[in-house]
Amino acid sequence: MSDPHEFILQHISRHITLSEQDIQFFKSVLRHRKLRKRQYLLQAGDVSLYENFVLKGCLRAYTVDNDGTEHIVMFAVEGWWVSDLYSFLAGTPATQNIDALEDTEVFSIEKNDLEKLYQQVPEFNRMFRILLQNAFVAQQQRIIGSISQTAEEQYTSFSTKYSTLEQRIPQNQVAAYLGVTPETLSRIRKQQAKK
Amino acid sequence: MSDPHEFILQHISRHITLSEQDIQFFKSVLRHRKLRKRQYLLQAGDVSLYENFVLKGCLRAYTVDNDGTEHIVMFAVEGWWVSDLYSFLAGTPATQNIDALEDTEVFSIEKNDLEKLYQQVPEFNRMFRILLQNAFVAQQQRIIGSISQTAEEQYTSFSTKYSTLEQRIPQNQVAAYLGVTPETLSRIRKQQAKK
DNA sequence: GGAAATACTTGATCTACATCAATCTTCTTT
DNA sequence: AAAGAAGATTGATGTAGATCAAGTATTTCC
Repeated sequence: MSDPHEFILQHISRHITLSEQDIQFFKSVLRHRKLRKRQYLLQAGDVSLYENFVLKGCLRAYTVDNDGTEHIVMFAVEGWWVSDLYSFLAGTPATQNIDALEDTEVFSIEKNDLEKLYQQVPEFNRMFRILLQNAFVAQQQRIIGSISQTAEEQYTSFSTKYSTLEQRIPQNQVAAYLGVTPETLSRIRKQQAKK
Repeated sequence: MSDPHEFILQHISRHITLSEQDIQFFKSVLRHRKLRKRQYLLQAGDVSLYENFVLKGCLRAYTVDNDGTEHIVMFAVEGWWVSDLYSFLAGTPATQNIDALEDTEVFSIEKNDLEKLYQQVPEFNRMFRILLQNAFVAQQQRIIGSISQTAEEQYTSFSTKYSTLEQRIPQNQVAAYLGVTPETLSRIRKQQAKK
């Protein structure tokens, strides 16, 4: 079985080139963790101490409102980074939960180590700048959809954009991502099946 | 009247420290522009060629849907950066419009120049990484609000978070940001006034 | 492999917000 | 300062999607 470091290094090499020394340092700050399905990576109330890279599996970041309804902030599959960024940056208790929708493996980097990494290998600033630009654009599109489209239109966009993800996750999780009830999503799908 | 460069340099100095040489180079890529109220900085269909820093005034970035309804992606006041980032990065026609809600002054940086800046002064990667982190967090909060809160709750959050901005802009622009009609926002405000 | 939990569907009803339309108010511009 | 444009309010009515409820299908896991 292949070294999980290979996967993350390959991902990183899409954006930046590291020396052998940089690679060693980078590897040294990675902590490999395995999560069972339904296991928490982060619970609201705890401080988000790590930035996490998904090696395998699928996570969801979500909030829970006063009625106990869950609202999904993002999904994270292989190759994605995830944390409660506000909590991570500010050191305040997380408002988001992160848990596993499948058995999942991640690499976690502690905040101090990430800071060191930025200092010792400034290229990482560039990489995360680029990743954040992409995430920013994706979020903007989600915002526009959510303020300007019907539930059906949003679902169609989601389905098209994230078709492989949709195969992996329960339908009620898609509903919690779109901001509609599972009942509504079920009816939308029934409608569409007719066509 | 003071040099507008002072304002942007001061902003930047919150995040990174530049040598005199870096400052000279940075200044050399800035193009100072003035916009009258209602004037476009970018029109949908054109390519977003610049990343823009607001020196003075207020801009809005928005999309227009098939019915002709405007949906505001973001406001940008003094100290904010704005562009249609997707168009800017990909070189594709913009889907967003950007125009001035007040007489406004910006500094614009061309894409090539920004790339050069990243190369010659790598610190800028760090700065924009940090700015993007903050923007990412703010957008996440907006998304959560928009999928989990009522219009009234969203308005209350907006009002609290952006009270000074709210003083400057027409109420129908707030409505277009929240994703409700001007009528609904007017009624929400009437409700709240009763309390 | 079977019980229990979880997920999905369908129907009946309710409600937050949209739409349409008319009037009133406040800004802009000459 | 006056005319016109843009913005805000208010009322009557319509509708997308929520809620409540009861059932069916599908996983999960001892």
